[in-house]
Amino acid sequence: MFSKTCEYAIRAMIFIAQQSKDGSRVGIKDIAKGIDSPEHFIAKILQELGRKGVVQSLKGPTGGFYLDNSGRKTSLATIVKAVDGDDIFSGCGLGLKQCSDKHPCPLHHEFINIRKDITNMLNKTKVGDLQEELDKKLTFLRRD
Amino acid sequence: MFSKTCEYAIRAMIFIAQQSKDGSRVGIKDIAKGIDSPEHFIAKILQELGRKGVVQSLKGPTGGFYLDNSGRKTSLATIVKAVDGDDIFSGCGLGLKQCSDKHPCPLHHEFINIRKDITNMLNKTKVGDLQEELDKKLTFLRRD
DNA sequence: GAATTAAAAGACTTTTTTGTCTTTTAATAA
DNA sequence: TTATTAAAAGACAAAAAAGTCTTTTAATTC
Repeated sequence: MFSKTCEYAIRAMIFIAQQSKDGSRVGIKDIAKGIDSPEHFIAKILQELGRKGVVQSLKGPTGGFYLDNSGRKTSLATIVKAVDGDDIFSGCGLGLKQCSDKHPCPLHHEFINIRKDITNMLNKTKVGDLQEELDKKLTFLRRD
Repeated sequence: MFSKTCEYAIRAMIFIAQQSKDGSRVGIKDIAKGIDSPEHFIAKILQELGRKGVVQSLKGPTGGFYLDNSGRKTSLATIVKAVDGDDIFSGCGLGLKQCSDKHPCPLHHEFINIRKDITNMLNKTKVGDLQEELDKKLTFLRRD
């Protein structure tokens, strides 16, 4: 469904939301440990998200990654688009370039509702909401 | 959603259903042309599907790939499982190994209905049905 | 302002996926 | 039974995705 890169990105965003809700910042090492990902790899991903304004960061001592209140309202759709592009929102399920409502591939109609549901879900789900459930221990980002 | 390999596989299965409905067989070259795919690549994919009994084939002159009536009832789920495994049916949306109803990832609940819809759709959609729509020119496998 | 800390940048490697080519095997037709 | 046809098998190559490492830049603290 998502690329590995995108999975890490979503997990990292939720973790950062959680760790920075008191106004502090999280370092890349803690993020990597917290979401069980390769340190340098998630660093690269977050740099890209930073460039696109999806996550905030600050260098130097007491520096790290963080999300402000508006960042906590970021939808999953925003993250997925930034990382994987919008294939999942609009690409053809059978990989045809010419696929459209007027010139549909054999799976076009079967996909319409699924695609709509995925899009709705990604748009309405916000990083902050997921972080709150995590805080209540209703969901988990890793084993423990 | 699907791997490129799986996209080609589905397209090829529909094309084979169409071309072999009169009891004849289609050669790999015609398949490659008919679905706009690399010839040797789709050959390899169909060999694997042949090994798994998802498609029938015969060597020699008048040989080629074909589907009998029961093959025409093959669901997309069967093809997808044979090619991509069952990640799409049961894997965690965030790539967590430990994800389950009892120990859900942050997206687990959000994914349940989507996954169910995808599974239903893949189970109920049969190659033969898609081929019939194609015959009626209601859908397309390529440009023309 | 010098030392320290932590992210940014970017080169590099490994693995997986996708795609290509050649040889072998099996069926049919003459 | 020999020639021909077409799939099966498998080695190989290219491209993309995933992951690693080193150097540079920008903050903070002393």
